Amino acid sequence: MFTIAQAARRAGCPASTIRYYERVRLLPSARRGTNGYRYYEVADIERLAFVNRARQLGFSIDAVADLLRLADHPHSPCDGVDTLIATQLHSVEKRIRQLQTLAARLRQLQSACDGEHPIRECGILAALSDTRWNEA
Amino acid sequence: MFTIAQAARRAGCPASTIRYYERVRLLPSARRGTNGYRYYEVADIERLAFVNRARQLGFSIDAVADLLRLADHPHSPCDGVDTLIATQLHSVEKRIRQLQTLAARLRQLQSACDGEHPIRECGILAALSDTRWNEA
DNA sequence: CTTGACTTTGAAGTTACTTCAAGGTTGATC
DNA sequence: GATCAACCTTGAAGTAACTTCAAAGTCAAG
Ligand SMILES: [Zn+2]
Ligand SMILES: [Zn+2]
Ligand SMILES: [Zn+2]
Ligand SMILES: [Zn+2]
Repeated sequence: MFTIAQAARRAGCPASTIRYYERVRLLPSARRGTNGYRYYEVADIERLAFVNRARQLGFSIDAVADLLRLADHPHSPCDGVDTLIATQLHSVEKRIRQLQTLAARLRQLQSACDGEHPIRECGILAALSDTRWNEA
Repeated sequence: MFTIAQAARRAGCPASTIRYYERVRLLPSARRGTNGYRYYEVADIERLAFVNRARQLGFSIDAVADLLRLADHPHSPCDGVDTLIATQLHSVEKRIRQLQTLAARLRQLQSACDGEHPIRECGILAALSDTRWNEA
């Protein structure tokens, strides 16, 4: 049995996060000692680590809950899992494309200034102040 | 003079956002009519549009406030502007790299499943449940 | 038995808004 | 003049996923 700090160290997240996951029902309520402390065993910590890995992949709390439910039904077909992964991958790819557009615009702005003049003549601020900027 | 909805339409953001920007002091308090309504003129709307363009580039509210302050000092050198742009570009690029790592991992997970078996044998959940997964 | 490191709780802070409720104003129509 | 839709006002609460805080209880070592 491990205290919350020990579980946190093993799972690789702060103790506050574990309490949070319990509060929002992503994880079941932990067993308690007579002192009121939460105690975890290995299986609990593995489940927590699963959650952390999924979160690191960018899944929302709700999506992680879905993954956990699926993992708890070993006899169902795995389409649901595959769909969740595919959906997440698509949303990550979409976000990447958005950010690449952003980066391109920022680089374009950067090229509007050589850094050697007062703000009044700065091409960056001029571009940002330009109504037609959106159309770029 | 324009009402808040007219200003919003011209600047390209909801009226609620304008009120919000005023509340957090990103924009100065608007002039008020005797009815209590906010009224805007062209210069106000241009400033608002500037803010919206900067926000679309991913700048935080604080960074936009910095940009506005810089734009209000036309005689200062423009280093500050250039630095803000560069910083923002770097953080966008960093985020893109993080998301690309994420996407690669998700694709790797996807390749662990052909979609034709029960969850118990799903390579995706097996990978997510694997303690050594982090090391990949 | 004191000290320091741990634990508990509920509440508030974070970011950038959006949504809501309850009520006042405006302008057009009947 | 009444009515109606479409505006406007405010403060508060909701969103996502935590983190931080304060106040207080617990534990293990020396
Ligand atoms: Zn320049
Ligand atoms: Zn410049
Ligand atoms: Zn498969
Ligand atoms: Zn599968």
